[in-house]
Amino acid sequence: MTTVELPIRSTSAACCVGEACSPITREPLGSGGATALATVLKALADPARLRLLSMVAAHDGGEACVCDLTEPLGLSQPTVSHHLKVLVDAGFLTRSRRGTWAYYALVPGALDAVAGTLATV
Amino acid sequence: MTTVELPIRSTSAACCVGEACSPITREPLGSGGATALATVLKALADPARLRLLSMVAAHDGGEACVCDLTEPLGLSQPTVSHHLKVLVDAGFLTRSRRGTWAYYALVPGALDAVAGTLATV
DNA sequence: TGGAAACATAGACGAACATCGATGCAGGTG
DNA sequence: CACCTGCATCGATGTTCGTCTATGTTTCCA
Repeated sequence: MTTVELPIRSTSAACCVGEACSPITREPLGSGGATALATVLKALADPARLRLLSMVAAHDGGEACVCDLTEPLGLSQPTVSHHLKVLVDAGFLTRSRRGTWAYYALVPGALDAVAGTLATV
Repeated sequence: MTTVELPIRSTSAACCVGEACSPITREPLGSGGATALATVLKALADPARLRLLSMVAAHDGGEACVCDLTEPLGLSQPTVSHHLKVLVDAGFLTRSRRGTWAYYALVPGALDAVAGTLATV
């Protein structure tokens, strides 16, 4: 049994990276679309995860390993790994293992897709 | 004792309606800014509240009362009132009482301000 | 081959949350 | 005044979430 935290990839969320999604104020939001969008937003609605995204984006080469993020965030290593997994499952980060280290990088356009569903203009 | 759910107004969130906020991928997100933005996003990260925003926006005149929202949402009246209060406290909705009814309307630019903090372009 | 380092996973625990029924409150109406 | 309607608040409850410690897994190096 594997407790999937944010099964976004499988449920095909309301926001598809790479294509513009209609804002929620333009057309009525159905039950399924609301749940999918809420799941994506829930992955962002945490101070630690927001800072992780910002820190990864600001790091050299646009990627960072767990050891770079643990200390400045002030959280334990397992907790940081947990948050990174949530962000990966939600489609905001990619994970690439090189040697002993795991490097995380932003998924291009993922944040913009979410922003597009919220913007009214 | 009053259990304040989302004391955004008092804490002066990261997103100020009406002015553009720098995206989290542009400059490092501090601890305070991350908490403030997370609180705003937490108010959005719920299927019922997303549908409420969409339904209010789609309603005649851009406003709707609780009685218009309860049945199509499939939730009890207290629950709908609770979600509307969360959205008002977060700065996404305004509440205006006319007679027996309470009318809710979108705050112009509130969703766009949040979208601006997420967009990378 | 053994050990150390980096990271992931498991289990536990307290806090926060979504929802409900019951109740209180204000505003219109007979 | 009494009553009804629309809405907010209260208290309770089951669930989800964030965090930790402890442990497992993988990779590299002596």
